[in-house]
Amino acid sequence: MFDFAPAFSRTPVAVPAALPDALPGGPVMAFDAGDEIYAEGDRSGALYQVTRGMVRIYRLLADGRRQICAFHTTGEIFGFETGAERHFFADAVTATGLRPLRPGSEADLSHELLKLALRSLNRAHDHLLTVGRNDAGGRVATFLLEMAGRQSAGDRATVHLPMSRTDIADYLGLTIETVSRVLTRFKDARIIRLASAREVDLLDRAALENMTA
Amino acid sequence: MFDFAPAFSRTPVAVPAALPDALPGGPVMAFDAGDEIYAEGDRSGALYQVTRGMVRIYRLLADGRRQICAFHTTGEIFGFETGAERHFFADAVTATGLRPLRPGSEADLSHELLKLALRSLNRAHDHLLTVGRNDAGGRVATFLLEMAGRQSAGDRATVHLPMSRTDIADYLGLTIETVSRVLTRFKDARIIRLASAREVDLLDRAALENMTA
DNA sequence: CGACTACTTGAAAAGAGTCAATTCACGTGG
DNA sequence: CCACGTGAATTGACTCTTTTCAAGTAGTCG
Repeated sequence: MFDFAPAFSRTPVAVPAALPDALPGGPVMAFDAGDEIYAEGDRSGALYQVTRGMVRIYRLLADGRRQICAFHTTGEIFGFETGAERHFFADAVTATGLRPLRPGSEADLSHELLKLALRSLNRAHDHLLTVGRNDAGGRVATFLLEMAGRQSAGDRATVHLPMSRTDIADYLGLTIETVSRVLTRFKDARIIRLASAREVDLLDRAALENMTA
Repeated sequence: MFDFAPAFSRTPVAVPAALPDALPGGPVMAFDAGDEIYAEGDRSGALYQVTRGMVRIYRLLADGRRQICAFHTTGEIFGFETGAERHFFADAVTATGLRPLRPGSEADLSHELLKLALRSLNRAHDHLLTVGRNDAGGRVATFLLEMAGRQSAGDRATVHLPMSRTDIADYLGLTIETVSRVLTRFKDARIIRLASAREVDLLDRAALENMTA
C-alpha cells in the first residue's frame, strides 16, 4: 500500500536556548512538589519558563482518569492557551522554579511565541505517535529515551525519574502495573538497571531504540 | 488522589472563519483522491487552506505502520513546520482543492499564524486524549462525533466518511478489523445505522457521548 | 460478467487491565 | 537506633479487550 517509508526521525527535545531571553520575564516563583500552578478553568495568564524542577501538564476526565500531555524540565516554556481559559492543569512534580513571561501584545513577540508553539505542536505529535502506535514496551522505551535525552548532554547512562509510576502511566496511556512490569522485564533482559525505583541505568540503548518503532 | 474533576470540555472543531482572508493566498490547486501534497523530507513550503475535499496528515514508520495525525476539511489550514523540512506526509483523501498561503515574513502575520498553530496544538491534545484514554468503542465514538461536528451545522444525523477504514484505524491507533467490529456493534445496538459503509446515521448521539469518556 | 479492492466476520492468541497481596523505602516516634 | 506506619512500587492470578490470521462478502470499475 505504501511504497516505502523513509527513516522517521523523532523531533529532538531541544531546550530552547536563545529564545527565552528575548521575552520579558518576571521574578522566579517557587513551587513545592505537588503544588498546583494553574487549573483547568482558570483565566489564561502568563507563560512560564522552568528554571529548575519539573512540571506536568494534564487533563482530568470526569471519572478521575488523567492524561498527562507533557512533562517540562529546565529551560522549557509552557502555558500556551487558545482562549481566555486554561484547558489544562499544571503542577509541580518536584520542587520547581518558574519564571513567568508576560505575553505582551507586540507583534514582534508573536514571532517568538509562534516558534515555541510549533515546538509544542511537534512534541504533541511525537507523543501521539508514541501512544498511538506502540505497545507497552515501546512506550516505556520511548519514555526512557526521552527522559535520558533531556538530562545533561543526554549521553550519561543514568536517568533520574522525578515522577511517580502513576505519572508515567498517565503519560503513556497505560496502568501503573503495566509500567512496573515492563520495567522489570527490561531489567531481567539486562536492558536497564534499576539502582532504585527512580534511578535507571540504560545498559542497552540500542535495544530500547529498537522497540521504539 | 484528585479531589474532583471539573467537567472537561473538548475543544470545538471550529472552522476558522475570518482568519484565512487575512492571509495572502495563491490560486487554488486541485488534487485527486490519493494524490500526494507533500512528503516527509520535502522542503517546508506554503501553508494550505482546504477549499473542498479532505486531506490526511500522517507519519510513516519504517515498518509501514502509519499514524494519521489529522484530517482536514474545508476551511481548515495545515502545513505548519518547525524546521526547513516537512516532518509529515500530506495527501488528498478525496478530490481536494487547496489554496496555498505564502508565509510572508511580516511580523503581523505571525500573530495570525500563532492563532492557527495554537488551534492545531489544541486539536493534537484532544486527539492524544482520545487515543490515550479511550478503549476502541470510545475512540470510534469520538471519531464519529468529530466528523459529525464538522459536517454542515453539525446537527444533521447523517455523517459521510470520505476515508477508508484503514484511514480511520490509523487515525485512532486501532486495526481496521477492530474499527469494523465496533461499527457493527454500534449498529446492532441501534446507536448508528450504516446506510452504506461510508454513510453513517447517528441514531443515539447521547450513547456515543457517554462512551467518549 | 469478472477482477479488484474494501469491508466484514470468525476463531485463536497475545497483550494489557483488574483486583489483591506483598514488598520496599522512608520518615516518625518511641 | 530500631520498630512502626505510610505511601509507592512490585508481583501474581485471572479476565477481558484487542490483535492476528484467515475466510468470506460486497461494491465498483473495467
